[in-house]
Amino acid sequence: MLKVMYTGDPRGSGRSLSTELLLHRLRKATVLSPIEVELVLSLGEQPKQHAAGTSICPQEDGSPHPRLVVGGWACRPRILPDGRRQILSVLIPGDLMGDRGERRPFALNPVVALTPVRTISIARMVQAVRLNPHDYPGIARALAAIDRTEEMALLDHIVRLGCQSARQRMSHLLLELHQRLASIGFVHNGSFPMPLTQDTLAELLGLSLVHVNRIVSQFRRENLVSIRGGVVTIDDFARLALLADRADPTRDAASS
Amino acid sequence: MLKVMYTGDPRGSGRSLSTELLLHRLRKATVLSPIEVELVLSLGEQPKQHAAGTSICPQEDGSPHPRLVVGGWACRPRILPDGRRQILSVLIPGDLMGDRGERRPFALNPVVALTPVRTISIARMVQAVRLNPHDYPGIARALAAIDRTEEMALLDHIVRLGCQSARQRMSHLLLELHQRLASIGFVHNGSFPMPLTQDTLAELLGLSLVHVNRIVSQFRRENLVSIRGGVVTIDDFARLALLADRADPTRDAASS
DNA sequence: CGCGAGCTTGAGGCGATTCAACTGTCGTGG
DNA sequence: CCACGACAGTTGAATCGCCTCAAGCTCGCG
Repeated sequence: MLKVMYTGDPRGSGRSLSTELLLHRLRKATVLSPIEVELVLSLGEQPKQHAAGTSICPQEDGSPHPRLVVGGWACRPRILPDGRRQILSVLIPGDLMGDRGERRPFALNPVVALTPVRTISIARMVQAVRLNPHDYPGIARALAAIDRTEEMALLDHIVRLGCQSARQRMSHLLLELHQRLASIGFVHNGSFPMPLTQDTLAELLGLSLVHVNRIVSQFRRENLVSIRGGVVTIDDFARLALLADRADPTRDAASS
Repeated sequence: MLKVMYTGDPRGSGRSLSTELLLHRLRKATVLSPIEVELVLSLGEQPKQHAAGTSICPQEDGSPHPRLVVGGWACRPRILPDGRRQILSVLIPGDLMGDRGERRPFALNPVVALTPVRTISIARMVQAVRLNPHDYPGIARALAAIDRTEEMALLDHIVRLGCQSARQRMSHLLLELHQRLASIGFVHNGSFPMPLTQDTLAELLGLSLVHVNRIVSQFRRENLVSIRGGVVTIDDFARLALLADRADPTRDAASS
């Protein structure tokens, strides 16, 4: 029986769930050779724990070592001089952070745990791939693909913030999370965990806490989506998708 | 293979202004060896003309060849199903577009000319650097640095759209443009060209045309910035910078 | 001359914000 | 056992930033 761990579960020995998760994520993009699989499994590191609210990617000086999130949620915040925060992206299990050789500012952006988070270092894997690219072409391709996926999410984020209404932003975000969580097996018939406070959602969507709350209650009242106790249940996927990228009639097909 | 005849070249033939601009841009980041300089100068291509409003990066199928903007302004638009546009970034002379080997979605995003634009292909240079990285380490580094700069601008854009007021967005953008244009020598005591319509500014900043107009007139009235006839003149740099990243009191230090 | 593209301005309305209070649920300690 | 504070969520009221609609203006250009 496959136990799904959301946040807790500090066990994981030998060929841990951590490396399985990494394998799974890499294989989304491409096929790995036996040598490559072996490299991944040899990582067998003990996950490191990070308390909620703490910084995971602190060493601003040198290039922070690349890490993989194996449990819990995190984000890349940007703090403005006046104290407000804009969250650039959220990280869920299977996501990467830190330098993978190109010193990209986004990858280097500080990462902060939103829940208790467990990570493992993938520095050894990245290093091996960098030194002998020819031995690990699959991993190299997979890492590049993950980079591309992250970048696409960034661009989507710009569109959300730039020209969507609050309802659209929320639905758009929920659909993105639905898809990302589905790809790591966290969605069970329309439900998935989302341990984000409404405050965090507000910082993510560029809205006020109060207004996020109103949107969420609206969605619940309309039997679109129910968010309750850190779990999202999508009640009407079709209508949500419709709302996410069409103009927002604010309430369509309901009246008339 | 087929070289176009140089018959139409009005003045500066041979080592054109185009390659000078590219050299200048690359040297911002690092030092180039004589061999590298030679490679850049050997590009000596005839710039290609693109009419305003046309797509510069059309071939969606294969990887579009990398090109350098040598004149005019362009942008990377994102069109929503309902017809609205969000502009992800603007390109000014010295900026790159198209695939530089990593197939990044941002670089691959379609580019549309906002004014008449001239570009040259840098495919040969990129190809050469890719095949013999060891011969051209400086160019490789410079290209990576340009990538990073672009990405930082993207992140800034998210912050602008996510949690800044209209006045802040405008001032933030103007300062970014000021800096970028200064680095290619287009700023002369506080003035620089900005051939963007207020409509385009609106799509860029996630605002309505009307409101952009009001902000612009406000700035003019307050002797902050004057935008007139495609030329921006920053009248009070300090106050503009203050406005750009502090909280917006809408009018501070004026009363009391 | 008339046309269109870009800019300007007014009026009215809605979406989102802010301020503020109140609820419910935890975990802690008296 | 209940009191307590901390925290997340909920709700109301008033306000404002920004949007939409709608004119009118000013150019440059065929």
